Amino acid sequence: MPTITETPSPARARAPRRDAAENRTALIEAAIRVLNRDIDGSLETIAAEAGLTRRAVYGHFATRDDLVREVLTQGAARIGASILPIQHTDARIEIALYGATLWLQVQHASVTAEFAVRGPHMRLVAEALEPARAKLRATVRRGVRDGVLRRDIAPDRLARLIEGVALDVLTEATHDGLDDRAGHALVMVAALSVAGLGWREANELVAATPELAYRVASASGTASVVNDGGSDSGGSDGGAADDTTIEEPTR
Amino acid sequence: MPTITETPSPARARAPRRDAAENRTALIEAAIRVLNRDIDGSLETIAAEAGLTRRAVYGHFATRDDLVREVLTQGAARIGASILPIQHTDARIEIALYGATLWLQVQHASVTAEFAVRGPHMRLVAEALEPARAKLRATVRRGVRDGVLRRDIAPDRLARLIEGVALDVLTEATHDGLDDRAGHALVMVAALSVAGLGWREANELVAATPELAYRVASASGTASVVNDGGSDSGGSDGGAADDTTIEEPTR
DNA sequence: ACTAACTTGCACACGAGTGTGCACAATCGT
DNA sequence: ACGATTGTGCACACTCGTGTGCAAGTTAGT
Repeated sequence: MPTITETPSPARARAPRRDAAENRTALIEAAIRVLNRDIDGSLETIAAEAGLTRRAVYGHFATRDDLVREVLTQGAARIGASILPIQHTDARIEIALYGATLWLQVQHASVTAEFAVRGPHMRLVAEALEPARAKLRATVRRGVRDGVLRRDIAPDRLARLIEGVALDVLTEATHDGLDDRAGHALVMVAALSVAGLGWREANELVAATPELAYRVASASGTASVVNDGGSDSGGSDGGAADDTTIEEPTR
Repeated sequence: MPTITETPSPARARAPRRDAAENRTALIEAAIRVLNRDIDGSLETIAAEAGLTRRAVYGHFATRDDLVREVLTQGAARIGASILPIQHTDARIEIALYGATLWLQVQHASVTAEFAVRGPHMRLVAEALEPARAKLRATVRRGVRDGVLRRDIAPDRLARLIEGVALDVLTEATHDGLDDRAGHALVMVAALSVAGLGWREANELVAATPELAYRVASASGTASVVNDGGSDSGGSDGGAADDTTIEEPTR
């Protein structure tokens, strides 16, 4: 590997080159990682991240845009597929599930969301994401109608704000390393808070609803509930935060 | 104006050229507007927006980077200057004020915030913004200690989330046209929600606190309270939202 | 072992942006 | 009205990233 910026992060000790299609997916994943930290990273960078040369990329994708488009549509599809099946009589729980589900897609969700608001792909992504958004809007409207969600913000706007915080949490996660457990809990509670619940209310709801319990993501499909110990692992950030003692889970 | 991409938006009928320094500030403002909608808009675009030629920019700034840096430091300074003086015995009110204050700086805040998380200026902006952030963190810690804010999220993290929603609202504003009143109310309530208050609680607090009332921004300094009529101006978004009737102010 | 598939290494053409130089026009200040 | 300041119109050099072409390796599969 000559001109290549060298391989910064992970795997690279393995076989320098493998089979055909594997590299394609490797490229996509590399793109996700790279674009996740720099929305307009170069092909060079992406290729390097995948352990390939820029030139080799053109053996899989005709255009940089094709790669990106692939990442985006794939991501949007994935998100849609995971969001749409959500359903529950209680709109609040659906919202929590919405958050939790997004959490499972952090990587995809982040890039996709980013492209949903800037660049030439906005329309593409927006369209691909529309069904999921529509569902959230519907859920919020229902919640408002049922009187379980706040009434001081127009439902559609509220839906966008909920989407906003959820993404904020995902961002917080990638920047400040939230572990899976914590992230899962945080998105839900944050979403519910914006939806209008007080913090105790939100936590009670989450605690009282088995569907919202943290599940370890296993290979495919199956997921198992993890029992919620009452451990209190202290402050996370490096500040001089020695005051408050958190009672509920330290998210 | 030849090669120039033509003058897209506003003023251009006025005197084609004026005095010296005026153009400098015109450029900065133009940059703010342009960068606000495209984080890496070209000098060409910025110059055009200011009614000048790209070439002319170099008469004021040695480098594109210099212009950006100017915008950024100026923005950060402005934000800091407006945030730091905030103070109130009730941490919740300080948080609401924090939101309201940011709202007054939408333009600046948006660009600045954007640059605070991407690009080579991250550090610069982060540093310039640090005091304001520190203040918010302190406020949140105090609020938690006083038992008026949520205890389920570590204070520093909570502070970042509050910053997050606030910016989300600003974004919502620039994308979906929130009028001044609505924006003012929305940032405060959104911030308080994330801080842990239930929506009714948040609204009551805002309604009961004169300092949080909407004030018309006048030329310099002076601001006047505006009485809160009970008008209900219907749905904002173009969807088929004909269901819920909002009681409190339609934000 | 041998072929077909895949990669690598340059080289080159392009386009978009930035930064500069210089002659010429417009304008402000006085 | 005049001169210094400031903006305009090119022209040019340079960088960075994309997209292609082609010859020469490297590897997977049989």
